[in-house]
Amino acid sequence: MNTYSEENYLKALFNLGNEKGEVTVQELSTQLNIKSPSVNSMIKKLADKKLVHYESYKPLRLTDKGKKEAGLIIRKHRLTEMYLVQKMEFGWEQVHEIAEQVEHLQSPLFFDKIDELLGFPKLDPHGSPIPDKHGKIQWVEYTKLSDGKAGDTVKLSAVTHSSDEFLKFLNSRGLHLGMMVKVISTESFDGSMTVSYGKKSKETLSKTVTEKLLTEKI
Amino acid sequence: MNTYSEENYLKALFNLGNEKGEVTVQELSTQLNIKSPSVNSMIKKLADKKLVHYESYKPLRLTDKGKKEAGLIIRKHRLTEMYLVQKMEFGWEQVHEIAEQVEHLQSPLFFDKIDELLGFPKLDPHGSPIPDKHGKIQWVEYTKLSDGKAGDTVKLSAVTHSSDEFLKFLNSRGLHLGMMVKVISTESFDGSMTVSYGKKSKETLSKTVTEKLLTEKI
DNA sequence: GATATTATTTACCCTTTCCTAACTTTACGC
DNA sequence: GCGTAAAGTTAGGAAAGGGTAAATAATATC
Repeated sequence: MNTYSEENYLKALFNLGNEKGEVTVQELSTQLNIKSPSVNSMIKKLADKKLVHYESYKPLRLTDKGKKEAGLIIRKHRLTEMYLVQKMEFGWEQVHEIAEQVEHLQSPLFFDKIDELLGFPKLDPHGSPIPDKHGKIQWVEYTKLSDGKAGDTVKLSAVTHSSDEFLKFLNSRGLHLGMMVKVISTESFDGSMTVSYGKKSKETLSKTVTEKLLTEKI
Repeated sequence: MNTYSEENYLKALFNLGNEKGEVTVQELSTQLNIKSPSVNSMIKKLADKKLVHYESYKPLRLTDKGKKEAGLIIRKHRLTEMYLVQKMEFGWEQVHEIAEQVEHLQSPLFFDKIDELLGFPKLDPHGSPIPDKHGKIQWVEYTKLSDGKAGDTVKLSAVTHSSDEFLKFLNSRGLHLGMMVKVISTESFDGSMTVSYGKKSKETLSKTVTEKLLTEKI
């Protein structure tokens, strides 16, 4: 059994991991808001528990065991978010904070029941895949909206950030998952994009926004 | 804001408090499974925070502030239990353990929503009153079944223990809240009681059981 | 009322998880 | 390939919340 704090490190390692799954001490430090010497010593503890591959001055990587345990925490997080949105009338911008706490509850019974009541969902309210009971994630191939070309029509399928602020912005623009979005044009100097969707025939989105929106071809 | 551990002390002080609200260090120690010197030092910390009245070698008592904060934790606990039973198909014997963890979540939004979805319930699944938003409890006058006399017919309204074991025992005997129970006779030498209820015309319950069952006159 | 027992308190000590300050590696620019 | 900046590490310390052993106060017994 891992502590509350250990669970947060595992989750951050999982979320920050690039293609190689490599994470630096500094990145972890920033993400967790914990100074690097503290991160360093916790990492050694996780390495003792065989959750992290650790070599001095090298980037960090989760072991298979670490990936599994991280996946199970993220599973609890995403199931919770889905439950809050689907069964408790919360908005997708409200659920991250609550799930951040609920994910640490120790009760397989509780999360199994949520899973069942939701009908064993595969995606959370932000379009992120929910890891299975073994902590395994079924990756979905998404393309950033910012990579779209003028004339493309794509389905908005996921967002890469769950901050209250960003999601409220999307709400205010009437953007939600599942929606078809057509790229009208892109500005080369700042990367901003003009698109149409729903009832909006013309809306301009900054690159900061479009690179956080994930789409699928149809 | 109180820590997880402080919250457990407050809750225990509240639950153990007798008519006078007095609790000994020893009782707290037993209840929390923490040795008395540790309890003693935590109590001093709670006294510094004006949550507990403390005088050397005297019984402990919550201050008004302490009672309020304890009440708010118990409110979260009982609302959670009610939600788990009413909305998530859990049995009343399964919910205590989960609520024990959920009660520590910091999210007024979350508990307000539960309260609303349940229609602002006054009692939890074990018949205990749910404190209001100010932590105030509306005490209900109950009589122990063990105090009933032969011939009495009473309504089973609450239980004083929420242990899995005890509640499973009640389930196995077909006893549940709201049921009418008629006292047929009592044995003076061991206090056991023969009663009838539901489809059972005759069932004998030990005093250990009957003194944990709370009833109302009708 | 003296003594024995029990409850409470004091005086340490330990572990976890964070911190700052200072030192060591590594990586990069030229 | 040398110097420096950035990243990582070590050393030492603090606060929180547990623990034991021993001292002291309160209570119970005779």
